Amino acid sequence: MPELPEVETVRRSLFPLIKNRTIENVIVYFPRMIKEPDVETFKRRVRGQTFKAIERLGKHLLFKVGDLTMIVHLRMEGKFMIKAIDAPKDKHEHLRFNLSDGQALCYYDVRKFGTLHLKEANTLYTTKPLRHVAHEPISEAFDFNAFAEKLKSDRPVKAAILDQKVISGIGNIYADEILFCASIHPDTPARELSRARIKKLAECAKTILNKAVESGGTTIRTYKNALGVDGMFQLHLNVHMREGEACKKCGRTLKKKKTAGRGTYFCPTCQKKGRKT
DNA sequence: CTCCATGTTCTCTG
DNA sequence: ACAGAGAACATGGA
Repeated sequence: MPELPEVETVRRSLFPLIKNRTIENVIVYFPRMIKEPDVETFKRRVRGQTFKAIERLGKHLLFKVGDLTMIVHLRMEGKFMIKAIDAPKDKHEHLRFNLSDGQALCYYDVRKFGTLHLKEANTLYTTKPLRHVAHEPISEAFDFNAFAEKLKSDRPVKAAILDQKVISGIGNIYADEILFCASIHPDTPARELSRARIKKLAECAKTILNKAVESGGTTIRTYKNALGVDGMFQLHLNVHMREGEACKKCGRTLKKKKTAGRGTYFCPTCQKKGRKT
């Protein structure tokens, strides 16, 4: 379940392996992954281009190829790997870029939920999927007042911070960790949060995402980063996947419930509803 | 066999 | 029209 820290780890580890390589050929095994433009146009435009950079916005990877940008979203289980150009197709391999150095950049996705959009510079940020993506809590551009304004909603605060239009980069794991850090019950209606608690929420989001990036992300279940490298932030998880275990702050038993349609881990003592601190 | 998990977008409801 | 809830997507594992 790659969230901002995992996607950032992919970005950092992958770029040195493809930097300045030219795409000699593109093989699409699962055409539905290419959302824009049609597959033939996509192949024609990308062939012959060179990887100039990988950027990231929230959970989106932005591959700069020539003057074009490939926006890739890994959704739940998307991964990239490098292998020899003549290696046979693996199970769950959906896309392959044959590179000028004899290696191939391959995309894998068991769930097939990942997406790719190819954009020109003039529409990159003004069209889907990046059009409405909010700033990240760790970005210089993060605007606290805009964030507070978007929390004026009746939704549970957990639903609000999972919404990429409100704040970007946070998924189910870090949402739980951030709310625990801020001592906020996940079901608290977003508009009931005081300005001080919103401040705390934004600070916790920044601290936790930065720390997770430093740790190379979180490795749980089957998720592994590019090259199969494991992140280590799971060692710092305070609530996520710890149902029935002791709270590291108060020692009481952590609970699991469903909020915003998502499995939600929290401490009923440290994260009381209506708490004012 | 059934149910669950997961991020995002689409569709339905009030 | 709006916000919010729920379904859909795909597939492996419990």
